[in-house]
Amino acid sequence: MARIILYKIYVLSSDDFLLESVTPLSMASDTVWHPTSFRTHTLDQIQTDGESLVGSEVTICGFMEANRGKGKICFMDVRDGTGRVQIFLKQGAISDEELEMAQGLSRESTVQIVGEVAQKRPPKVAEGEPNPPPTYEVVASKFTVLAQAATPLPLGVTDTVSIGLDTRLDNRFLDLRRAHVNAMFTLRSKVLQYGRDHLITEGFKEINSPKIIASASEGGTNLFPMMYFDTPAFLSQSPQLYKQLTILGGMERVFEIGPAFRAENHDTYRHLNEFISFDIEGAWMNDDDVMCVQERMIHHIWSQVAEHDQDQIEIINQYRETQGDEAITVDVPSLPFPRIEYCDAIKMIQDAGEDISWGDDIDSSHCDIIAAKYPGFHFLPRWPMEMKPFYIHHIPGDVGATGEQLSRGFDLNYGRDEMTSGGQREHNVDVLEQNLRNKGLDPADFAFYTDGFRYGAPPHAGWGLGVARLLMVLTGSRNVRETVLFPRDRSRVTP
RNA sequence: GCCCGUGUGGUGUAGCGGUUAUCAUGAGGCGUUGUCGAUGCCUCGACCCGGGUUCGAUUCCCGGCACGGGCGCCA
Repeated sequence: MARIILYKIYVLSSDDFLLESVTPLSMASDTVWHPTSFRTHTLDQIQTDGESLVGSEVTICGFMEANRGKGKICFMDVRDGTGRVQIFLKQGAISDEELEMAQGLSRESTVQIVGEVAQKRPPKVAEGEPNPPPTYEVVASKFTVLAQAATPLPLGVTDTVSIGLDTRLDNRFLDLRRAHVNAMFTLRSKVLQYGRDHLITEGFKEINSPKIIASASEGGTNLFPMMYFDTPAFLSQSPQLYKQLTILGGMERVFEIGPAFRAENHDTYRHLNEFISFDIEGAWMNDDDVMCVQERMIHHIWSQVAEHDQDQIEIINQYRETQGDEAITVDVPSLPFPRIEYCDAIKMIQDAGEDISWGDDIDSSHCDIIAAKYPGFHFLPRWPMEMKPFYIHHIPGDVGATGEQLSRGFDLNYGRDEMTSGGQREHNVDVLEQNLRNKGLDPADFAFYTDGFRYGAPPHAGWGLGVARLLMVLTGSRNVRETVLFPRDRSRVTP
């Protein structure tokens, strides 16, 4: 029989904020959690400031993770986005009706509790073991169900049974409540923050380029077509052109964190059809210069995570332990990253007995050979010009072992996986047009691009880095879908 | 797009030409209880879809769909 919720939500009046007991705020991680209309404290504040809060009344909110006990008492584990607290409900302190509702409430329902902070009785420990540090709980005087969760849950938030990725993605809203998944996306936010912070310290300015474009910048990748009113258009596959236009416009150094859309029929652990790219472009720089920017940025991100976010890594490791997976560690890479020029990479692969020759692409199995010697981040600079797009710069006469023209394009790999491609761009319009002709393309078709270079262009360079792939490395994820909230692949457009 | 594999309670699994279809987690009920992976007892819940072979198919075969792995493709 459906239970009818009779309780009204207890909304705090403005006077409540004036109470002395409400004022202490946790400053953990420099975040200021102001009271809201629904709660006076976060659950992390109850634990962190527990000692000073003992005896004072608080109002808290959260998801009910578990409830224990029938009859006269009930214990309830409540979780919010900051932490976890046990609620103690006992006969007499609250109404029998509230107690009964608490005992019968389904997991993951949202609740609001008014109560007094108290030190929790320590759990039983084995003989000789020291008592754990004191923790705090809330003894409820008022209990409200905000929204009841239906049963059964499509996936258990706290269950230890493993869950298939497809089930998880179909129910991402619940999957995200799992501690290690939440930690993953907390880390993603941090990675973006630290990367952004670093680029700003090097003089880069954040830009936003259009994602609806009239034509493809070049052949190669497939575009998603769309209608822009009555005009055919496409979703942008890269901010490449627009980054360059801002450099031509004298912005000196720019970066963008934005989506890229690729209509490729790939279906692998590391490919998505929509992904977030970390892109930079800088004037008066060549490929070496922007590789240095990149390794400094990655070094900064890793250092900051190692210093500030071990708690999130620990949450992920707790989960990995239940799955029999090795713990991950944040190993700050040393600088500079190894540079393995294309010519040397080909030689290394040949020495391993593979049939490959100059001018061939380096595919996944070849990357395994390189990764065996360079397991971490490593750059692969100086690709043959014929393998790189027309806009990549080359220095005439800069040739490889077989006398073929090299380019100033590079990749960044981690192990076998490509993270980045970038390079110095061609800034001389005559060379650009010759490059197009060399690739059998008609310069007239690329006037929208080349015209920007006719009025003085600084030498410049840049790269694009897949955020999700970086997250895979940081968090030990084996599938890029783990690191993207709502991934878009060949067979998934929902949710 | 190609090759290989897998589809069993809500979730994750074991298994079999005839079973009362295994285990864990979960859900429901009763009891005990300052519990904390709560606990004791009881109960509930499943063989992807279509066709074929067979006395009999969840099991074998074919097709479909879905998913997973590998590859290709990939600024």
